[in-house]
Amino acid sequence: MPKPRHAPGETGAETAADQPIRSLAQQRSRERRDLILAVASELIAALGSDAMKMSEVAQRAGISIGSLYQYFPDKRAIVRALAERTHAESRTCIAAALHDVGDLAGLQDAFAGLVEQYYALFLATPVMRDIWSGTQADPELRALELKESRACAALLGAIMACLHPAVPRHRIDATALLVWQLGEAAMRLAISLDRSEGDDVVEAYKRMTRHTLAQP
Amino acid sequence: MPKPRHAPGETGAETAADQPIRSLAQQRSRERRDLILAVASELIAALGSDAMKMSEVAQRAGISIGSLYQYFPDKRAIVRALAERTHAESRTCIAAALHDVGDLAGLQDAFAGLVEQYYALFLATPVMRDIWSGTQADPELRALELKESRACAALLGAIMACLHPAVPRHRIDATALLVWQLGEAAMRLAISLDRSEGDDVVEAYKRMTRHTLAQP
DNA sequence: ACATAAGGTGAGAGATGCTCACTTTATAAA
DNA sequence: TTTATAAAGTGAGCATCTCTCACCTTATGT
Repeated sequence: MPKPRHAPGETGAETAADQPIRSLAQQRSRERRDLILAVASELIAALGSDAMKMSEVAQRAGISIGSLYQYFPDKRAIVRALAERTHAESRTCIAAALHDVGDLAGLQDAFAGLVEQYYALFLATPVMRDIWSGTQADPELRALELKESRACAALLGAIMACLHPAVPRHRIDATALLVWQLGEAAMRLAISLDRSEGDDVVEAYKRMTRHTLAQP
Repeated sequence: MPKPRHAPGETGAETAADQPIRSLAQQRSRERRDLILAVASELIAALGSDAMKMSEVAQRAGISIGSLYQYFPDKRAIVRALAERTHAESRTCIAAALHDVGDLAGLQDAFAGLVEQYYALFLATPVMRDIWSGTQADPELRALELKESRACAALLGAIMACLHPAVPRHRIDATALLVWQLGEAAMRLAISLDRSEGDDVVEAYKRMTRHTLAQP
């Protein structure tokens, strides 16, 4: 990818302005934003985010390139926006699943259920393969994913801390964060294999976390 | 990155010819290949593989761009070559560490030692951050990493199968593969955090695998 | 009606991977 | 030594992609 050109007056520092130039005051403007994201999502699912061309996004959305850049400051911002949207949806499910967990067995089962759910989601929506891959060269996307993992790990850590009061908190937190990040890696591995092997891997991950939740 | 242009006569199919055009028959030719890799390694360590410019590699190696492309068919091939070299070195250490493992405790300790070793390596040589990230958009690099993981998992699986004869083999294999892939993910996470938190994460991973190796 | 702001446009600048027609250097046979 | 052949090297320039900017069009409020 050709290096993004910085605006003339700007220094080299990343200003990270995810905000669109457009104020989205008018109705059509908001509809277009959603249309752009939908189109981008399709293209990423089909080709991967690297092969997604801004010109094609614009064309398929029926707008000019110039207009596209009014909604998103650069290409990576689109990927980030999709990631944020996906994360927001996920976090709702996660919070719901972990909400009324009483004991260790309940936590283990809730977590196993979440893993199942995610696996199904990964298999169904290939966009995720790109968004979730945590692999992008974009540091801001990495930061976003880490932040998201931390948020989820905090939920998990709070529960684990109650169940294992004797274990030092920093150990709990590290474990919770690790479990979360490894979950994404496990999903990525699973979907890159054929179905039966992928299923085995998911089962293995569920066993692995079951142990870890019991003895962090 | 601008899409690689396919040679005129070629169809869209990836021919995956990693072989250089140069036959490397002459002495200097082999030296140059190593020089190119060394320079590329430095640049990747400093900037990341995405920001590594072929023109800069050529310049720093003191050769022309055309010449560079005689040694490596495209940019990704350089990254792949570095990955292969790194993997080859790693595998030797791994095989050595797992070679004379007698019982479960021995395996657990050997594995923990390997994790330590890798963590140190990751901290010391940032090239790995890019090579190992498993995140590249390049499908061939992914395939390479998976193949490598499978090779290591096979070593681990053989030992685990002896220690746990009652557990079905496909379950052992899935677990071994998972443990390996998650190790890379754990390393990546650890080095992206500050040192003390990274250390905690590595400890957490060691505990996690200790359980899993005992009960796959 | 008019003014102002919001929204839209597309040619083209900038950047970068990669090619190709051609030159230079090494190796070996005559 | 001369000559032939293969190996290695060169760099201007093409193709392609992201992103900008000067200008145009449409909506909203008074």
